[in-house]
Amino acid sequence: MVFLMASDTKRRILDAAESLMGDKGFTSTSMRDITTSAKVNLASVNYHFGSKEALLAAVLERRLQPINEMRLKLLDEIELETAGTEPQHHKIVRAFLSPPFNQQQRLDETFLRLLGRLHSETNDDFRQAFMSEYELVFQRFAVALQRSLPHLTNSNLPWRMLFMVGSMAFTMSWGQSMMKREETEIKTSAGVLEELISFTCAGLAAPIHRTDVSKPPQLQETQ
Amino acid sequence: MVFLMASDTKRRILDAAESLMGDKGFTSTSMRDITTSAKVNLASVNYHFGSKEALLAAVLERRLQPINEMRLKLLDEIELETAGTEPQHHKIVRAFLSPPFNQQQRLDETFLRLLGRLHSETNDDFRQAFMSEYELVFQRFAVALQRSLPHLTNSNLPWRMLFMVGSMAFTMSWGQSMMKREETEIKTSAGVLEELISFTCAGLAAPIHRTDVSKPPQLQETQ
DNA sequence: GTATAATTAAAACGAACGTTCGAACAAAAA
DNA sequence: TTTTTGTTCGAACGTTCGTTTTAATTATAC
Repeated sequence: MVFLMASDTKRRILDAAESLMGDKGFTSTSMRDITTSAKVNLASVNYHFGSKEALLAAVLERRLQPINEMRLKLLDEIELETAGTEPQHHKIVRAFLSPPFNQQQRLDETFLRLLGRLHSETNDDFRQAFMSEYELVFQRFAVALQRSLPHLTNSNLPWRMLFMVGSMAFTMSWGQSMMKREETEIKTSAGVLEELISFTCAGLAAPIHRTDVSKPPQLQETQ
Repeated sequence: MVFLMASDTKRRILDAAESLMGDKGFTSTSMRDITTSAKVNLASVNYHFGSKEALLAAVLERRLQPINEMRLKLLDEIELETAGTEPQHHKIVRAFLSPPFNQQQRLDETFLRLLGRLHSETNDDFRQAFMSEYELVFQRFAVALQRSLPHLTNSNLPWRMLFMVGSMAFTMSWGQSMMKREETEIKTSAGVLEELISFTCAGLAAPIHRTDVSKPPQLQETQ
């Protein structure tokens, strides 16, 4: 007699959805794709999750919550260690960037792709909901970074953090393809993470742009 | 008697498709959305372009070709000016990043969003086709950057360029939303571009990561 | 055992999708 | 004018979509 866990179905659906949506995107992945791949009935998705969008939310939450928890936990540790003094910004950057790359599961690669996609595929409603969960993490890291890099102002820090997230998200969705190229030497997630941290740290710490440049950058003649 | 240009329809379709796909993404934008918005007949898209995918290609080409031409033209100028010596890398970075932000049309905002989306929404087939047009530009800038930043090796330069494109693409698709926030101070494309250039220059020029760190960055306990 | 709830199964729903077709229409060529 | 050529139009094609419904099956409680 086999033990059939109550709602092993649920996990199978989540796994299949994560993988397929990572490959083809949310809208291009049909419920039938998912249920066929998960070897479950078509109707069970709506039974267990309610709708396709709710399924996406569940897929994201399953992975995103531990990632964001880890981010905050690492930030807490840093702020405890360096109590009184300003923490070095590369520690903060590492605390933000490493959790998505440090899941131990094999599935992660597919989730990284999905996460990368998600940052730019969803519609505005979903984007809003997605951001609200992100906002808390984003806010805490903004404060920490500002203290660590005092020359940054409110005017440029949000943009630089956007650039950081952009590099990260892009790496998630393209990293796999990059690593498959012959010319690419760095081929491990850990190696790429180190490169990403170096790049981001330097970018964040860049001297602020002087607005009074003698020769304002202007380009005409766009065909 | 009104003058009705031959195939003003074509331009209307391109404009509508660019705008709608920028808002909702490629797959979420239907032919009926496009033709309704463009006030043309449904069948005219297939008549003029052949298919929905071919329409996307046309939308991209109309904008991307002048952008990439401009990039190469600016790079040519830099290499002429600094013949013999190595060009400063910030000039190269500016040559790469500024063209998408410097179109004079009002429509550009929507195209920036589409371009940002495109970098991570399409399926692998289209991604391949999209990249092949990009490859030439990418290659020339890689060579120029390598000469300008000799401490970068073949192992990390491709990754850092990926990070650069990531920041750029992300800025394109999220920049609009960012600028609408009250807290955001920099609210012009030109201003954001300057921030992006500063960030990217510093990131590219970052010291290379030493592989023999005494305390390897490792994180257990995921969740 | 039977009763009750939770889950899976099969089939169908209406709506929306990209695409195709032939007639209608316009403008230019003959 | 008639013919030809390029374009637009309305309508329909066959598929696929997310979701719902109803019945069968399984697990749990009484």
